[in-house]
Parts: sequence; C-alpha cells; structure tokens
Amino acid sequence: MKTKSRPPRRRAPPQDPENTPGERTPDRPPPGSGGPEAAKALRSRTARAQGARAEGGRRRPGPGGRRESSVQRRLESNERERQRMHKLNNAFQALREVIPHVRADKKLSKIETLTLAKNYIKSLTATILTMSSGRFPGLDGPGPKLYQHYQQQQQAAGGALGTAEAPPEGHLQKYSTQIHSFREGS
DNA sequence: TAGGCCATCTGGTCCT
DNA sequence: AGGACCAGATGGCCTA
Repeated sequence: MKTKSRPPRRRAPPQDPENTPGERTPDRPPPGSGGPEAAKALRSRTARAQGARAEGGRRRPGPGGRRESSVQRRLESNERERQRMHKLNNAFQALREVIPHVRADKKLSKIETLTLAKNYIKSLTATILTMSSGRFPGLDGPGPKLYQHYQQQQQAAGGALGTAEAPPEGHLQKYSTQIHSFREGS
C-alpha cells in the first residue's frame, strides 16, 4: 500500500491530561522544507502527532515514579530526539524533491525514497560511465580507468554484502521499471 | 478490519 | 558528563 498526502484531520484531544507530561515544546515547521503539498502534509502530521505525543508511545511510570531532575532530563532528551527526527525527515523530503519523474500528488514513503534514490544514483553512474568509456570519441578522459574503478567498487560492495550487482547498462532499465511500478501504485 | 506508514517515547550504547 | 544515535514499543491515521 502506498502513502499518499493526506488531508488535514482533526484528532480528538487527549482524554487524560493527567498523563500528559508538562513543558512540551510545540512542533515547529522545519526550515525550508518542500512545497505547499509537503507543508500541508506536515501540518496534518504534526497536528496528529501532538495528540499522539500526549497519550501514545511507551507507557510512562506513574507520578512519583521518577525524580523531578530525571524527568526534566528525559523531557529534554525527548525534545532533542524529536528535533533529530525532524531533521531526518527534512532530509527525506529534500531527497524526494530531487528524484525526478515522481508524481507531485503522491508522497513516496521512506523506504520507497531510499530505494528509488539508490537506483537513480546507479542509473546516473551508468550514464556517466557510458559517456566516458569511449562511446563518445570526442571525450578523451579517463574513461577506462573510471570503469575499472567502478567495477572494483561493485565487486567490493557485492563481496561485503553478498549481493550480485547488475551491469551498469541495466541500472537505467531497473530505475525506469521501478518508477513505473511506484507510479502504478504497486 | 488488517496492514502499512508514521511520530513519539524510551532506555541503551557510542562518541566527543 | 552530556549529546547523538539507535532500535524497540506503542498508538494514531489512512487505504484497500
């Protein structure tokens, strides 16, 4: 199933304010993230997240179960973790925006983004190798050396990961196929 | 309703 | 010591 940009949706307020840790920093929009579509999705998410934060997540120890200084440290740590995840999500969004041929109304999931980016990079690498390996006589660069380097990298990666890599010519085809499958919503 | 995706909390570990 | 990083747990929202 695919993740799509969702309309903003109100979420019921927390039923138990007693369980809501105090001193929560409100979510703030990430600096310079995406277009209006991304911003809308973000607003929707953060609105939901605020409620989820109040009652969701792992069970917290009851009142008095933790010292105040410890609680304060935990809250600060939570805030830092939240900011860290926001930065990570900003990076994901930035990555989504530089992957071409993706429909604007469909937000790629994180795993889709990473997979598509990987294959996109491979297809670009294959293109560069093709252009620099003698098929374009006008370019007298280090084509063969570049290709040798690429092959060494592939062997090293394959050896370490136990994976069999496709030849460079196949990456573009693989990338195109993947884009198509994502667009079809498979 | 099940499954996918996500945000958040949390405690452990690593790093500076 | 304190912050960054990581992974597990939990619960909400959405779509098929």
